[in-house]
Amino acid sequence: MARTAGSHSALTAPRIREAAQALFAQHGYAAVSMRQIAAEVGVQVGALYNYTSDKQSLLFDLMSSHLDDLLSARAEDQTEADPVQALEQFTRFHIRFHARRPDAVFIAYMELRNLTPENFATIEAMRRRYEDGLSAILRDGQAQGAFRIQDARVATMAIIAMLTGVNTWFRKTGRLSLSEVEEIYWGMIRRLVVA
Amino acid sequence: MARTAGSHSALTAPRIREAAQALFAQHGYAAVSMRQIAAEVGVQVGALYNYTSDKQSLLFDLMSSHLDDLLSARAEDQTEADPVQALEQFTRFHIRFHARRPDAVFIAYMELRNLTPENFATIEAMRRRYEDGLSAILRDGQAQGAFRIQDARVATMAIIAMLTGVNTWFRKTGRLSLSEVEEIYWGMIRRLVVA
DNA sequence: CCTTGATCTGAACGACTGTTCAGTTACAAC
DNA sequence: GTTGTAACTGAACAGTCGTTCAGATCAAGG
Repeated sequence: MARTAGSHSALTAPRIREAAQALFAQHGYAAVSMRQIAAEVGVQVGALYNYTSDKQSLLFDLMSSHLDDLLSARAEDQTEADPVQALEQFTRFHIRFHARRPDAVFIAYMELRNLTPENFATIEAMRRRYEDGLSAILRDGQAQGAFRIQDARVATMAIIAMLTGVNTWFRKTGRLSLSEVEEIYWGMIRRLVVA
Repeated sequence: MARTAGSHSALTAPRIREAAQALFAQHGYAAVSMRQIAAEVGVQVGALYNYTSDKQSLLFDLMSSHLDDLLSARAEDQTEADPVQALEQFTRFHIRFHARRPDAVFIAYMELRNLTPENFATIEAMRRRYEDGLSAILRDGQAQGAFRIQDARVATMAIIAMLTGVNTWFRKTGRLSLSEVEEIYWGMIRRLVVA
């Protein structure tokens, strides 16, 4: 046996990414073997190495492309200049974006310690850029007197933790729809910071 | 060689727990081998099995005793009946308790997926009991008109996520002391729910 | 139709995994 | 001082790990 019928890199490459993402999210990077990923794709282990140099790159690529998506999607989404409206836009964006890709989000938060130091630094910088976007809104509103915030950096961490926490309990089939969740969280965050 | 000088189960048992806790927190359960734990304790692998039936039990014991500590410490701490004061007490308790044992907290949140289904159910029930304590305070305050909350269950998740998030950024050597952090968070949570 | 390159298999590499256990030594009680 | 047992070593077990690569097969272009 060798090359199989219908095989094509344009098909196999995304299937490997999807399999790795699903398995990493479910069992954790360290607990998933290359052979499990290959089996999920329907291929032998060796074939994976036509698409990734090693297991670590597979993880890093998943995380960095997730954060790329996050940063560019947010750059495109953010249109409001008024701090209050900008904060509402951020809140709704964050909830919607993260609810749509739970596996990628989960990996980006859980597998940081399995990155090599260089890869970790890269990912951490991207995450920091995203957080800084929220900090900027909060400081803006603070300067304009629209927000009443004791400590902008702490408020940033609190709001992000609160919003990202949605992914731990939200289920599409649950009691609340995603837009109801959006409403409730925007209500809470407004009370938290708006003067 | 066999039994080593000065060896005693009362000494070795806690050293194994501490080594496992530190290593699991740093590298993750799946990425840590029994041989690494043994090396940290200064013992051969086989000796570990005088203290634990298997690796899974080691993880489960760490997690369940952490949650036992959490539940009993909180039961002892909670004295206030007034909803606003009870919520303040909860806020300060949560921050203090979690800041003191970052490794145990980290493991309890990150390694849930590495538990067997039975062990997972046990741990999840304990965590749920803790959350229910906060929910009870919120519903109490809602019933008495002291709190203005749109959805008590969502508010519970939001507050817990916000508070537990402190562990991801707080450092003893950082800009803020723990009691300053307590103050800031209680300020935010008060605004979030108090009518 | 043939050739070239893309794609995958099958097998192998050495290293590491969790777990068991017979044998050895130190300690505690008498 | 002897004895019983608590505590540990050292070696072994059968698997699994990530990674490499020669060789086989398919797809596509001339």
